[in-house]
Amino acid sequence: MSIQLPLITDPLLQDEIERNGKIKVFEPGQTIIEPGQYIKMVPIILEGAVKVMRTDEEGHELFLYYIESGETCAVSLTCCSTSDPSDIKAVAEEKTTVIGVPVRKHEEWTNEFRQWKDFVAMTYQKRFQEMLKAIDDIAFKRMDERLLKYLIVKSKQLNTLELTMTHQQIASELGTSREVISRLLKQLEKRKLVELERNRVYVRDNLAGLLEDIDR
Amino acid sequence: MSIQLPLITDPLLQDEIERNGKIKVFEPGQTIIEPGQYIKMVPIILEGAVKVMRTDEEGHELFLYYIESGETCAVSLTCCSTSDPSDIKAVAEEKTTVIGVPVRKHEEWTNEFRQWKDFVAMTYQKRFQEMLKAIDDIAFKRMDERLLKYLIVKSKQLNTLELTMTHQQIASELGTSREVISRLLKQLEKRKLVELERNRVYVRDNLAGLLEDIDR
DNA sequence: AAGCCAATGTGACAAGAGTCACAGACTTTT
DNA sequence: AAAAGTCTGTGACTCTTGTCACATTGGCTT
Repeated sequence: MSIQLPLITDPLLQDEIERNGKIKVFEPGQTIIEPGQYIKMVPIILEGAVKVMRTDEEGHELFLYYIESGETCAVSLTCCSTSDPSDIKAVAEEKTTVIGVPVRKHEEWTNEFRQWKDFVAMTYQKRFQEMLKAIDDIAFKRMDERLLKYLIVKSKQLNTLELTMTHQQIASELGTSREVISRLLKQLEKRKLVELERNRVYVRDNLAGLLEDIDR
Repeated sequence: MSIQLPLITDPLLQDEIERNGKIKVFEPGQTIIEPGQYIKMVPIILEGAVKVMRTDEEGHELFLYYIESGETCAVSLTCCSTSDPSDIKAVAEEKTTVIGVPVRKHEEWTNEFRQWKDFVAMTYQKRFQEMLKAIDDIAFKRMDERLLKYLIVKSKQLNTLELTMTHQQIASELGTSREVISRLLKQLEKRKLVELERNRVYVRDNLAGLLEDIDR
């Protein structure tokens, strides 16, 4: 099996990754990294998507961003180099195939392969910007806006208008309580932007089109 | 004049930085970078401190973190590589001396000097963690806690218990309104943690000692 | 000293979000 | 079919924060 990463075309580097990486498959919902764990591998997502969240001491969670296929995780890059434990939690959002690269190789390749260096730089850049976006949302937006955006992003992410999840799950990811989400979803339903069923939020297509406005 | 950076001891690299960098001095309060500006230089702080803030479209500000002497700015590192405009605002907090290094040199050194590469990695790592801390504060803490922490961090930062600033300035940095800060400061005064005067907040020493608890 | 302006203090109110309690509705288990 | 468990809907209340209005204070200018 050959590795296909849009940003890595150098056959030598591809070969290196294939020979040194360990492939792992995670089922939807499976936790990949938890806060406090040490990271020994730099994971590159081959297929699927990973949800990255911040958690606080009291168990509150907060969705930060997705890592999609072809991307890697900035936190692991930084944690590795200093061998600090992880600050974040990562959960497979879909069935996800990951290739884990030993830290040592990452350091080697940074010296040897221009493309690897660019890949790493790109990753930092992208994650930084997503963190900034997350901060904007949390600091400056109200929960209804955040919920709306969350639903749209998630439905794009999973490429479906049918989101199978409970209000409680949504609430956790947005760092609020179930009742708040129930109420806000009900409002969205009244505005004909979603349809609600048990364990399911159906994103109506007039909402799905709004992404551009919201994502800026 | 010779450059003193704790993380850069390689004399060859020091020499390179000295020969290729341009030194600039910023007065306290002077804006170094504003959102939308393009960054052509990687700034390394030689002396002083720089305050990094996020801003939204409506002019709200939000303090993210300080860059202190010996450090560089992760945003500029990422912005440079992609020549995107800045997402953030940076203001000199004290009188600050900066040496600006051309982007091209940064790329060169990444290949040539192990120490430069480590320096850059360190920077990313540190900024990432500060962003996460900022997110924690915004998402999970109330304004009174944030204010307390802000005062302590600022007083450590400037190495003084006398903070010369108005309530409005504090409010801006915490992304709230002047009245809220006035009220909360008054509460802190009642709790004997600060003393208030026009244009001045005096951080009492029983408060200053709290940093460890708060910063985790 | 009078006037002015920026900074601060404060009460009153509104909006958003979090919490509690509890009622239904739907599923799964027994 | 009954019971148990999960999920959702909702009213009532509280807390925090934001906003408006206005009074007061301190310091500077003229």
